[in-house]
Amino acid sequence: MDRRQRKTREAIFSAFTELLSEKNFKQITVSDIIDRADIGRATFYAHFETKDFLLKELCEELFCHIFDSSSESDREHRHIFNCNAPDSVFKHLFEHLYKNDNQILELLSSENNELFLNYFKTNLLQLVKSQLHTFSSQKASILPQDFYINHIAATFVETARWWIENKMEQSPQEITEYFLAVLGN
Amino acid sequence: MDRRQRKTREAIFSAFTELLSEKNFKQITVSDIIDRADIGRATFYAHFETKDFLLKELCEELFCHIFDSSSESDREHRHIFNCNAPDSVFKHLFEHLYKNDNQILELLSSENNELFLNYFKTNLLQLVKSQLHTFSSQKASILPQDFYINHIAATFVETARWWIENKMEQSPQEITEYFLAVLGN
DNA sequence: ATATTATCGAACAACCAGTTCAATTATTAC
DNA sequence: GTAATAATTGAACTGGTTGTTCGATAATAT
Repeated sequence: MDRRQRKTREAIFSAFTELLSEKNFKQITVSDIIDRADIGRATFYAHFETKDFLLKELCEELFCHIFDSSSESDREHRHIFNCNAPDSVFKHLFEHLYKNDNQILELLSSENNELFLNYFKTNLLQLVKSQLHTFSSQKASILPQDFYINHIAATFVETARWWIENKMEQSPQEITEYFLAVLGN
Repeated sequence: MDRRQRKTREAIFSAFTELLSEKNFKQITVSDIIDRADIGRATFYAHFETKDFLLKELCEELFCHIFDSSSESDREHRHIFNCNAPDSVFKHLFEHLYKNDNQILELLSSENNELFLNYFKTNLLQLVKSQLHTFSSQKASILPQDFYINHIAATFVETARWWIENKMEQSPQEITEYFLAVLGN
């Protein structure tokens, strides 16, 4: 990829995440972004169809980083995601949030976009499926699996949201325990 | 209230709920609403500051109907909300959804607005607080009460959402059982 | 060095929100 | 019934936002 393209793309993402820490997605205009990124209007639209697509691609980059368990390079990451320890995967996710790698927290806050939460939950659903065996299975036998999986993913998202809104006073370890406790583990 | 005002207000609400069954909140414009309601532009703005306020007031009317347990006239309603049977209140809510009194279902669907879900959850939080004694209390002792209450309300919303998105194949009775099952009751 | 490709910037059309106002119509009060 | 009051109308208008276009300019690749 052309170096100019890379720089522009980077400038847009960076301006966008900066803006996300100041106002919520709905309030951010394309003009805000191009002013902050210091690029031409046409350039923005050469990169992203709309503001929603920008968010979509940002989400994809974030989740690719966090969820891609089959990542070649990152051995530690792969290890955590493939091992069978009951709580490690979810604790690992909470730790990612705790570090707030890429302003991901702002996106999870209550005013922000449906789209992000959908991405989050979709990715989580995959993960939960693969981790289903680590949850107590007596419930699973009564309930539709689909429902149960959805419940676990939704509970994770809500737990994260509550944690963030309460200033993250708990450690990742503690919040993981809360998460597993309400799921009956 | 002036009969004209009542008629206008009714026409707006009715046009709005109609439109909500066709597209989602974001896609509906004020022009859509006034065309459908067949009223003047200025009239709309004489009634509602913005489209968001319209949604807000619609939500208030809906929740007032569903959640107001101290309703004077509706004895049956009050009875259900004040009694101590473990599952009746939530089953009653699911039944309300099932009947889809006021196109409430469209608002709960995944594309729709944050605002509605916030209203839903806020109202639920009150209810859950008052019903807390009906849930097994062993969890409550370990977890922050605030967290546990939030979890129950969020689980209700997610259960309802899942139910709706799966075409409501279960009866209100069944879905109530699912709801109580994942909460460990 | 040349061809390609990205960026710029400014102007543009289309759409939408929300306001204003004078004219008209319905309601209420007397 | 009549006068005062209040709601509705419609059209025009401002201001802001989105997304597009295009010729000129600059950076990159071969």
